[in-house]
Amino acid sequence: MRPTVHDIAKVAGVSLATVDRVLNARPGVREGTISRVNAAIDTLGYVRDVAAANLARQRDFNFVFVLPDRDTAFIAALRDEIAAVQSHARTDRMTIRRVDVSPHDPQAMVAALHRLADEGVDGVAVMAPETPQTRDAVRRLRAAGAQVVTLVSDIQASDRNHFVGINNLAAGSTAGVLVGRFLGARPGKVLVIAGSMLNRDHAERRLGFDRVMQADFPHLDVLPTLEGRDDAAHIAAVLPEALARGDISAIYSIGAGNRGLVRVLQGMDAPRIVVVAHELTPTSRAALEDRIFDAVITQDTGHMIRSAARVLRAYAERREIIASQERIRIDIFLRENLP
Amino acid sequence: MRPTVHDIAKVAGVSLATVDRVLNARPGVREGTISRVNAAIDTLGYVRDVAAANLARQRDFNFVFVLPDRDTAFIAALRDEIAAVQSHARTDRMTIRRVDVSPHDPQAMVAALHRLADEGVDGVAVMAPETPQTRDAVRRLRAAGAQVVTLVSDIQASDRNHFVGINNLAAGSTAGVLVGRFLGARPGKVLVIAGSMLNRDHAERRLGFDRVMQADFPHLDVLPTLEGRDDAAHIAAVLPEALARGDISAIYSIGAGNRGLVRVLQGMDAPRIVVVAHELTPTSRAALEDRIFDAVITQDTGHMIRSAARVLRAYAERREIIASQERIRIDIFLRENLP
DNA sequence: CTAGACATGAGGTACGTCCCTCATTTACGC
DNA sequence: GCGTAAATGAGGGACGTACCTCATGTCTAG
Repeated sequence: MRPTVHDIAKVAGVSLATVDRVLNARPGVREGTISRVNAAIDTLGYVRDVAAANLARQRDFNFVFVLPDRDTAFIAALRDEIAAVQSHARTDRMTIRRVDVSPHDPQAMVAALHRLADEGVDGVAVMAPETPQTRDAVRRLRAAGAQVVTLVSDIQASDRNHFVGINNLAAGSTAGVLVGRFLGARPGKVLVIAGSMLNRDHAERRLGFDRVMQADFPHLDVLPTLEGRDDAAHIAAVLPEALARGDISAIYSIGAGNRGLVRVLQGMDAPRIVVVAHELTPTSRAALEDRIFDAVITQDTGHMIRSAARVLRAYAERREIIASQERIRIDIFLRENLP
Repeated sequence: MRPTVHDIAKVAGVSLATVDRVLNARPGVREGTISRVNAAIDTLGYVRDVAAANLARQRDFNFVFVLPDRDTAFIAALRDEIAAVQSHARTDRMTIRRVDVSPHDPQAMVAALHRLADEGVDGVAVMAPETPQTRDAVRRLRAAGAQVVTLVSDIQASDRNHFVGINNLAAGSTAGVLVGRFLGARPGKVLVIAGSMLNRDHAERRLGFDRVMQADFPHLDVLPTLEGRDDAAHIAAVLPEALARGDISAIYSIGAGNRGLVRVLQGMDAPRIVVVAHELTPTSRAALEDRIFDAVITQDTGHMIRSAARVLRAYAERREIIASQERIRIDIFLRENLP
């Protein structure tokens, strides 16, 4: 049988009230008594029953996901996963909301975070660009007592408790190795398509990619970034021209808008181009299956959302987090190991 | 505020006792009343507070992991992860035990499972070969009211609730594609090392590997399996001879004993051999970093153990499981995306 | 020596659910 | 219409913890 607070009281020779004061760090207990209680806790191997504790204190955690109001498949996947977590959260005394913020209006994000701080939520998972303003907004959230987790792209030097996402430099390097090794010895040009180099994630991926290409595959000629604006239509419009300049043997698609890329490649009967893209979506999945894409590098959206919720909860309950469980992997998917 | 059983009673116009009977599927309630209560549950959006429920019924789940008593790095990793889950389980009203069973004694496994069935545990996660005896033992566990999850290798046509592991056929195919594409156009011989072809996992991986090689890389010559007995020393002893026969351009290591493989490859200054192996362990990790291995295909041991515990718990509590969360991925690790 | 601050004890109620008992009502077959 | 069984109500104690009040004991400064 698990030891309870009553057992602690008995062993320590104090009353229940005192045990409670020690356990919940309330004032009014002498040093010596505190250590006597702690000793009893240790000998008994007492572990607080969190379920009972939450029940007693009527806690209902209030967490909010703040996402850019964009229309990419990746964001859509995140939304779906949030919806999934929402339904299961209720079982667990948590309420999860989602707030969509225009990505084009820098003020909107900050305003949304300020509002949440004033509202007094228990925790916020935020996917936002790293600017001095967002940094401050995160600090304010933390000061208001909220736990904060940054999602997908980190906001450094803010007070955020945790970052849920991958190392994009490493992701870019991984893409580089795949492109290089899949191409083999034959020289050729490599086209890189990104959303925008102002986007930190994209810039980091590009950097990691370039490093590997220079170091390990110097015979390949990596072209300057083609800005695709994360937009399928735009990519479909500008890509043919870029390809027409000739001798493209591989494409690295850093950002969103893969639907445009697939459309163009499907319409070609040119020699096979090695394609490595990011994010596993219905489009990229189908492209892998059709052998239009050779590899997709992705971060498990379900894992990320669940991890964010778990971490927020753990911080709110002052519980330890399991590092290995919360580490988001850089997943590589080929046609053969699709989940 | 979350609706409670009292609210249901009020809305349905019945007493608390009746609500309770309906909620817990106890007899003594008319059909019509049941549907009235269920209607109230729906309108209110009631969700049972599992924490309170577990508290009230004083449940302490008793789960057991049954593993082969072997000394590979993979098994060691599983043990470590079980230990990690054990410590966190106490917080959550679960007690987790581990039972190690000799892999050489087929009777021992069955006897252990029978013992657990008699003991009346709440759930068992078992990693065992698929034999008629183990199949029956699993059935008996289920009949005794235990939830059963098969781990790493499935036991089909038993009554197991769930399988935690990967599709080894797909894993083998993935290895095949990596070997084939990393080699590029140059022809050569591919050496395959497995523990034993009697091992179902290994046989399946080999099958998946062969299929891809035949279909997509016919210019490569895949040699018959070198049986390495999952033993580093044995591999180190027999491998040099196999390599001496010449022209080996790639090695696919299906099973354990990679330490032996690494030792032999380190001692060579022959031309680079492409190596794809299974399971991310300290050895294979170091080999990736040293560029001795080119890719490692692995299943996340931490994820598997946590998933097994979660699934057992979910079945024991008659809760839904989140399929996407419990799906074990076939992870590909290169030097660049190591976690 | 005493007021006041501090430390502790004793006891209670609450959280949401489970599960028990006992009384009462309703339905149904004869 | 009566007996019986099934359906339902009313009520309460328990689980382990949180948190409250009030009483009492102990120490210390002045």
